[in-house]
Amino acid sequence: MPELPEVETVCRGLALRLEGRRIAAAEQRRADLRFPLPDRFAARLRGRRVVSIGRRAKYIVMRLDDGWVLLCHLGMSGRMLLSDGPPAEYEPHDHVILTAEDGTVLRFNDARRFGMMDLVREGELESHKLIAGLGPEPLGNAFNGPMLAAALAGKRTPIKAAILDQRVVAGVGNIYASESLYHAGLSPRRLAYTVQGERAERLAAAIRDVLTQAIAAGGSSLRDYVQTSGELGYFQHSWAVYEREGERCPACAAEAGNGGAKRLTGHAKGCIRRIVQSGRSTFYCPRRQR
DNA sequence: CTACCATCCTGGTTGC
DNA sequence: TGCAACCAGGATGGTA
Repeated sequence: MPELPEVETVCRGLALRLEGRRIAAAEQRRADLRFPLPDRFAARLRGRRVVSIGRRAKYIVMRLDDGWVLLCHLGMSGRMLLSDGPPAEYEPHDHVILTAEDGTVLRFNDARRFGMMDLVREGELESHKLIAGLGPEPLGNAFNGPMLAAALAGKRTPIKAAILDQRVVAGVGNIYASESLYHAGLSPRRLAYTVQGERAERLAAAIRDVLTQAIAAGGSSLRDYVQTSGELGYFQHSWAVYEREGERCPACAAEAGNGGAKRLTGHAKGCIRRIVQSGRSTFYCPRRQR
């Protein structure tokens, strides 16, 4: 579930409560998530101070004071939940629990266990198997139209699939892929190599804008995503096309008038279509996206 | 290279 | 109401 904006929101929540704090206790409640947890995982976390908490793509990067990094991915259903003290009881799928020196408790809860955690030497983070192949950060200074165009050149795959590819751009997932393509006016079916020049500029800008606005809204809550505080994000109310099959997209709604209401009466059908690409839902407006 | 499929796992929703 | 099928924000690995 969590894409870049959700992971960024989680990181900010974690940083607020854990940066600079020592981990007084660590508990591991099962041997593996997506992958086996490292040897002596809990013991190696205990007593460490959290130097900083940041993000690379959809990975949470927690730097520790002994030169190691706790690398985490939330997968589809992972949550990081903070509380002032120990919860009355653990919930199902609470897999890793860290207690800070001030009593703050962090629980990593992941029903589907597509998430992962690993300990990596700080100097080896960039060459880590899961990190090495990642494309540029879409909110970084270097990300722009020409860079995106270069990554898409020669790719004979639909643009939707291309921007889900973490080697092309890091952090875009299924929701923000549909949203970005809508705002760029590009059909998700268009072959990636045709997105060059002005089109690549529009797409790079759309990706950046959509992600930035989603972060400002605390991310999107679809089913189970919550911030570290337990609050929901609210960017789902700003989706233009995602999960809006049959409704009118904002541009078509504005053209239709009536105050731009997206609600349709009777049997009127909106413009937004749902298609399946690479086994995953894509939403788009065929009128506005070419 | 590319497209497509299955896979990891659980839980919520849908449809009969 | 009950139950089974289907679907889900990710990522990888195999096949053709």
